[in-house]
Amino acid sequence: MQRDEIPPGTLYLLILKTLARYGVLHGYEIANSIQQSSDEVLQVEEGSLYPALQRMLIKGWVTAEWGVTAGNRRARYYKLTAAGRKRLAVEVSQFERVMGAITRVIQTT
Amino acid sequence: MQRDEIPPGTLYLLILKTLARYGVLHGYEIANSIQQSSDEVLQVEEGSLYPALQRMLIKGWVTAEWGVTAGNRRARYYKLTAAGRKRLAVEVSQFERVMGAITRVIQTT
DNA sequence: TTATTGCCATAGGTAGACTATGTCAATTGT
DNA sequence: ACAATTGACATAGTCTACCTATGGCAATAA
Repeated sequence: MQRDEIPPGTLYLLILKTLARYGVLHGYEIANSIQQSSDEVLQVEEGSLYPALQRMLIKGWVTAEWGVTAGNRRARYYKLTAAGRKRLAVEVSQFERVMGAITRVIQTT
Repeated sequence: MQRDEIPPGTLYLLILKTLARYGVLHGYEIANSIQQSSDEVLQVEEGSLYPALQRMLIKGWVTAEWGVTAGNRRARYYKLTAAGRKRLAVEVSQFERVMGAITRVIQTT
């Protein structure tokens, strides 16, 4: 099954939502989770994910802490901040608004 | 009512669909039509529209012809090619596939 | 006659996702 | 014991494509 690119602008939304759902995850888990919950359609490349997480740290949407995984490897664990939770709400409503609009355009006969 | 940016990658889809619907339009009409049929949510900036139309000409999705509007002004009229029609089908199915995937991710509790 | 609207166009900025590459440690395979 | 694989993070550089800002020019309106 072929996988698609993440539409620019939606990666924050996907990451924020995933963290809201699971609480605390490291980067690798975030990527896998998005891939799974999208039924393998969305593939988050590492070269997209880690820069995005850095930007989100700077924006104050998440905090990070180094830890150790179940498999005994070091990993950076991310958690939503209050600002991140707020941002998620904004991203969701924007997504719905815009996607609804596009759908209206392409569904009209 | 606030308007939103066009999500990168969807402008071609919107233009192609609009041309498929109305046949022959000039740029200004395309922009206005998208704005209207999206209930004023999507605003296509001229600085986005005309470069996009140029790219679509190069890709062979549309042809252009100079003419005169009802208001007696010169305008460039665009029409879909067969390749453009094919491309529209691709864009629509990609859009549905990816948007469905994102919706699955953000709707899961 | 000046302002506004219709219509096209381009230059330059910017965001953000991609590919390619690298590191380093733990596990698995031989 | 050593090699290969996997897990996990990171960055540099490229590219697409949308934006803002700007400009021109002709037709109509004030």
